[in-house]
Amino acid sequence: MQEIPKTYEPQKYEDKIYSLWEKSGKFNPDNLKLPKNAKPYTIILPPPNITDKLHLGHASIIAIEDLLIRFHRMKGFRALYLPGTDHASIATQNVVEKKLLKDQGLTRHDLGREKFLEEVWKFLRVTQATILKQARKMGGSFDWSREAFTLDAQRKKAVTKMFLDMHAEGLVYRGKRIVNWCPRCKSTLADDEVEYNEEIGKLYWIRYGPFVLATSRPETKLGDTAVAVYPGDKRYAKMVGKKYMIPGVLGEFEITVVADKAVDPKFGSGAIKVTPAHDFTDYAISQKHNIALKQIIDEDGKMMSNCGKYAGMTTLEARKAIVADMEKMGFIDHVEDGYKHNLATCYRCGATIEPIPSEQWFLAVDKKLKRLGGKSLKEKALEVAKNGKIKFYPFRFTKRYIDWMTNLHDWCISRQIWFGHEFPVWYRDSNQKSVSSEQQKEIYVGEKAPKGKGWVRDPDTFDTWFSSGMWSFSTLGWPDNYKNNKKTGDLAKFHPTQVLETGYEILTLWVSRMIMMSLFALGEIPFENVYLHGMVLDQFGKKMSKSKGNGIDPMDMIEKFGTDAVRLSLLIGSAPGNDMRLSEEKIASYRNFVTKLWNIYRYCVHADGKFLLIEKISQKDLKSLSDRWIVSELNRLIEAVTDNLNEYKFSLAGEMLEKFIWNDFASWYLEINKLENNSKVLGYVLDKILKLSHPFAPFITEKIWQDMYEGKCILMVEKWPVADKKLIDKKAQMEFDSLRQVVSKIRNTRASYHIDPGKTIQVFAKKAENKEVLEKLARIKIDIVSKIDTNGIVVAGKKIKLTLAISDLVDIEKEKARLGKEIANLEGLIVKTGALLGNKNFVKSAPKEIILVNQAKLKEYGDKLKIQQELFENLR
RNA sequence: GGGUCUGUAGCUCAGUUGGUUAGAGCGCUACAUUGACAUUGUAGAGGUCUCCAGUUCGAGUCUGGACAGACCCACCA
Repeated sequence: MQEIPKTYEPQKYEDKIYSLWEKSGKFNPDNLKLPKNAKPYTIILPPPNITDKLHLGHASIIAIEDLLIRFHRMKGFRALYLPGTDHASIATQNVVEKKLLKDQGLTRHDLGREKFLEEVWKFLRVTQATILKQARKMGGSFDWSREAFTLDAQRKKAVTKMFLDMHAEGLVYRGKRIVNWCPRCKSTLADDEVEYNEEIGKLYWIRYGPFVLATSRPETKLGDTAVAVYPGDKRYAKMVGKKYMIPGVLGEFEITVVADKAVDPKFGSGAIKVTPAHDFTDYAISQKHNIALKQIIDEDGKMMSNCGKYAGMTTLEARKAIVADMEKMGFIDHVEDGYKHNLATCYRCGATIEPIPSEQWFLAVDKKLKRLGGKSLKEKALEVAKNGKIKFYPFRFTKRYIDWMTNLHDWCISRQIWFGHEFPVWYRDSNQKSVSSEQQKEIYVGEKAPKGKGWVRDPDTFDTWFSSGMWSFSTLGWPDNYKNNKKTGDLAKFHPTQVLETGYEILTLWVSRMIMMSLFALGEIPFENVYLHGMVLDQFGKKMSKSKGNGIDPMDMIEKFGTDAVRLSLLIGSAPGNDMRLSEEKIASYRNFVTKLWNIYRYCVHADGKFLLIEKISQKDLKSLSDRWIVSELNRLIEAVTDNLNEYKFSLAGEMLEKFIWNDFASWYLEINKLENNSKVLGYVLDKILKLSHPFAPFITEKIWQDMYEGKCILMVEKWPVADKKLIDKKAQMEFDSLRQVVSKIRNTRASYHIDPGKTIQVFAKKAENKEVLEKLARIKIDIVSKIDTNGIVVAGKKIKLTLAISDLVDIEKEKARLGKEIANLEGLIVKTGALLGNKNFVKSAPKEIILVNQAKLKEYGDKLKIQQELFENLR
């Protein structure tokens, strides 16, 4: 037998073990030897953005998902864990743009579309390779043969087909409406890509014809076409429906007065100016009341040519100039300083959002479709959450999903970003697709450019969520694997997937879109369960970010402590859906646990040169109380861990494992085993521990397995243990526990009186409730753990009483005080429990079990009290 | 403005359908240490479970309210 090193060195083994798994081909479920009817278990990795390397959030995703995959693979499922990456169009474009500006002082426009995209691809090849390498480091059992990228050829096919199908159904349409426009990115943003930051500005009260009204954006007065008031507002009742000429800095203009509930009568003067082209509320009002729209701000965020002398100014410049002019012309009533309001900014670049009317592609979420049984995407997506076809963990996120979905508007899917999926759309004239252009000539929607001259492809690209929304099925070969409404190949085998596991922060952005897309394309849900984890925060509870410099790089931690320690620290000590704090200390403590496991193995092999792992054990092999106890404890653990994992309670399962391995097996059983030498039980327990721990800590468990079996089989594809109920022995557990308590008491006394550990203490027992217990106490020689001399044990009569021969070492007064406290405590408990049992209502309504427990308790307290009292008396 | 979550030991958090004297890790204190493990062991101290009211025989757990913190959604001109 080879000498086993004292500590487990993850850096030495992890890469080798990973390639062993990979080479075995078992990551690919097609290579698992399974019965034909084996159920599939699929998780598709939420694709990390190729903007950067992996962070702890990703590490957490992989730890959880790979745990589920390994658990189910061992349980005999056709487990598929499909890896991939996301092109993250706008995010990536911005990262590369920033880099370009920094390195070469160039903007993307300086470079031109083609050259710029080359830069993007150069960049993403590097980050993508890094990400995939890091996913391997995390130990993810990914089927690399199915790896996907949201912008590769197969996914391009899928996006194109999806758009064409949706177009054929009239689900996507081109429309001009107000959009969130980022003047810096020169692109639209989805509602949820807009971030609101509180800003303190000015509120201008302006004289506005017959009105005085308050606005924070006086420059938009140039685009006003109405004034709105709250319906029934007495101050303005007579004016509603009438038209007024309003004097302005560029002369008079006409407005209509309308009544609309969107107006807050308590704000300002209760009347608001309506600028339909540059405000969402105003746009909605104008639609309802049929009011004209006048655009005055262009896609550069500048005032348009219809703004007279203000044309060409940015909105901020125009505001200054217009306010100055208004001042001169006496339009300003007064200006309120320190006005708090929320400023809309771009979540990618931070520039101020300008709402402007723009021609874009939209996805109609309320349109009823034949293929959805006459329901709309929104209705269908709500239905599957409400009827529990898709289950959310924790449950509370169901409500958040439903609320969000209920309020969903048509989704703007086009972006004026260069990097992304192109639209299968052509226009006859390239100039026609300008945001400010009023008219379109010819549009052609199709896979390839139509014949004829002058057709130019739509320069826009898809919202990145459009392609990631298809992730659950585009990765499984849709549309090739979907003919005549029938799934074939991987799609038939693995869709719908079982679990989508992701951070709760993208529940709305991503999860909801995947649900709609899958319902549309396949008429089925994309996944059965949605498990949402919290964010990983630093030790102070702050969000980790590069700018703050408080981020922990998972790869540094793996280098330092090993992957298993990182995985364990991400899995244990957190609750689903709640944020968790992580510190280096926590990871270090799990490294210690891994070392513990290693040394358990080391002990087993050292203790018995012929040590073997054992699959099954029978009653005959259990030679002692401690054998029966640990085996019983273990089989209960198998049940509990399995149940908890089935319920997504990873933390609880992990904690139980840890406690069993460390506190029961290592601290107690191993010590006793040093005297009993039952290596069969060691082999049995270690076999189960390795299997149960494998999904949590795959590397060390596999390493030990490989060493034990000399490479003949792989733990990753071993069978998950099933509890053997015949081996659960409650009596043995109770007996052992009482022994543990005796030992603990002795240790306690020893420590309190500072008794030299080298000295042996004599233990006398006068009466024995159970003769056997004391005999066992002697037999398993617990003096190894507490150094007592059991020769002094005397068994007589019914009750146990242990007296330690330590009187010469004991501080009588101190001991009396301690016993007095204990006696008072017990007396209190007896009164309390007695009262409870004396309560008629309790006896009437409490379940029998609880009553029995309390009766037993009362008796136990009484017995204990007697012992303590006798001890107290003896001290005199 | 609407909503969700969190509040348990010095710190970080568990606590499954209400039912043992409320748990763990870290930290702290004391002691130990050559043979699986100093990445260790043993023991100890430390909690009016944020507060108030209610339901109940019984509340950390359920209900209502208050306070504090985090977040989400909507955005108000």
